[in-house]
Amino acid sequence: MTNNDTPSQGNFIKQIINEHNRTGRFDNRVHTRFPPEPNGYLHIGHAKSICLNFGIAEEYDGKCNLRFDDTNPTKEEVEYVDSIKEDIRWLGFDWEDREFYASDYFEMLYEYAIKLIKGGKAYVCELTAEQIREYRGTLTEAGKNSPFRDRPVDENLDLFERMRRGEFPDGSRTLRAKIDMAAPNLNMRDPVMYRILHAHHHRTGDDWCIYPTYDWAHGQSDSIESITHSICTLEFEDHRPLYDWFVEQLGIHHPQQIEFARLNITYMVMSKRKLLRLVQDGVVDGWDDPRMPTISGLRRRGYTPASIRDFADRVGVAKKESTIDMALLEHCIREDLNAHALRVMGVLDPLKVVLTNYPEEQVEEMEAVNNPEDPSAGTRTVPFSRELYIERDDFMEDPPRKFFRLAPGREVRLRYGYIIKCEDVIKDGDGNIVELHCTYDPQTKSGMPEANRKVKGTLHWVSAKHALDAEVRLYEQLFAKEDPNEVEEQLDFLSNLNPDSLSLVQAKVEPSLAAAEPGAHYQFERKGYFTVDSKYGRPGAPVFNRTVTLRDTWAKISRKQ
RNA sequence: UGGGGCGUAGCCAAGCGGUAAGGCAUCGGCCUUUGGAGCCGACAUGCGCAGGUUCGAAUCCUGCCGCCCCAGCCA
Repeated sequence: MTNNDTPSQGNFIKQIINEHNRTGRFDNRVHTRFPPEPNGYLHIGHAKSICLNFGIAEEYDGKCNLRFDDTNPTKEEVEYVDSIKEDIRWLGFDWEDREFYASDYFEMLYEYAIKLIKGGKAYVCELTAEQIREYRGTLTEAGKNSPFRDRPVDENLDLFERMRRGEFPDGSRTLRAKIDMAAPNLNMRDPVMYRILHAHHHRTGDDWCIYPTYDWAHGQSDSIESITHSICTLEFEDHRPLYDWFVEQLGIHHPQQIEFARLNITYMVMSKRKLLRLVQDGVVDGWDDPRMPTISGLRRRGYTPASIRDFADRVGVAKKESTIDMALLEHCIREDLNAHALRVMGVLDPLKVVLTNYPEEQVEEMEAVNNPEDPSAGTRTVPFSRELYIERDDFMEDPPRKFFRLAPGREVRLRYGYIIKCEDVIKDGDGNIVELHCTYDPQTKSGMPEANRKVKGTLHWVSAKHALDAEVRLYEQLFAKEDPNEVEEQLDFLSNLNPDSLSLVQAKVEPSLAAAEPGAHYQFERKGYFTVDSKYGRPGAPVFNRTVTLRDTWAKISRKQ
């Protein structure tokens, strides 16, 4: 995804791989994997991991597997595996025929477990969950051995087999690795390998009633797939000794686990538990709500795969816990859309303008450039007539300094149209401005010599009788606080929701937009980038989602004033 | 009071003993029929702190300090 540079420099993971290649540890092979648990939708943090794993494989001419980590049937669903596949593909990555499931290996894992039991390295424990916790000790005190720890091999074999057969109720027994109850690393204090769960699994159905834990399944799955570099997040650092212990005891292929810092972004929550909560509580309109940091939400919002990949490249890979400024993500999408989105005119908060000296029935087709960044995008035509709409905040009766837009007696240019002058402000009984009466200068039509006259500002507009009504959804960040997890006593992260994260407006947009297709990206000139929503709206009546505003230096100036 | 990690600008991040890359943000200026885009410039005598080694230290050593993770039969 990145470039063809020699992968000699770069982040610390590449440095580790380079060292392996130098010493020949994996015969110069690089094989990674992306291992999602199908218990929720993918979010942008996963995108970072996807770009990393698939990106590294590509860069080193290796492969990257997709493997669902489906060891907990109580939380996993096919809906999630489907969405995960769709999102990875959409991001632009391809796992070819390497779509695997940890559940594919249940039988092999079972055999491995028997091998450990026979070697005296695992035992069936009858302690309850609560007792196991008590026996584990604390951070500063050693644990104590389970009374079942020294059970004879034959008895363990028998009990384990009966666990599989379903003779015991949930939670009554576990298979545990026999390591060291006094280990300073709690993960090494006889970790549970299997628990009894009489639950229906989305792939294996009712074949199993014992399920492997993450620690037992993950490393062995990596090994079975001949993974070389098993990249995961920081919280698994403490698990690496256990990961290593299992493959060493088994004497099987030993991948290298490498941990990096997960992605955090200001004003966003990134935990699946919290995202699930937003969905379940109806705070948002599903996993793909355009305010969600999910891949599907970003897609609906108007983010492009290229912009997300670019973002993943720019945030870097390191072990320092960090929180990326949301502005970087916005920068990435603006940069992509600036180059590719077609320009169009749409008025979000319409104010009527009547050109009193413009012929009553006349309509002119004005030629407009589709994308000044890309001449090949061509031009289109936009109807112009006597009655127009302009943006309400493009007019001020009593303008402050540096306001370059329309005001009584002032001139302004209508993009691709004429220079107009404000002659009269029409108000209703309550003093609200309802209409502007302006005159146009016929010598200043776009393209004419007189049109080059200097005027302070250029406004976008739409012809009143030709305009298409369209619903536009204006989004802001879902949370009002930079760190949504920073909450007052007794409250949770939902107390930090931004009440203005969504506002609906009825806009007037240029008629060409009647043909806009779901997912299409546009720049509404001077306002921002908008994408046709894929869930709401109908053919001929599109609904637009605001992806991101344009950079707004006027907003900055007026804020300071 | 155990173990594992991490501290370079407002936010990320290079740097790997030879005198602090780059990006985002911010601030100036130029340009502009989008207050967009683009272009030019500014932005760490300083690398958590204190000592030490060295001709030379963000890089090596020692000691502190701060932050994160671990006591699920979640992943």
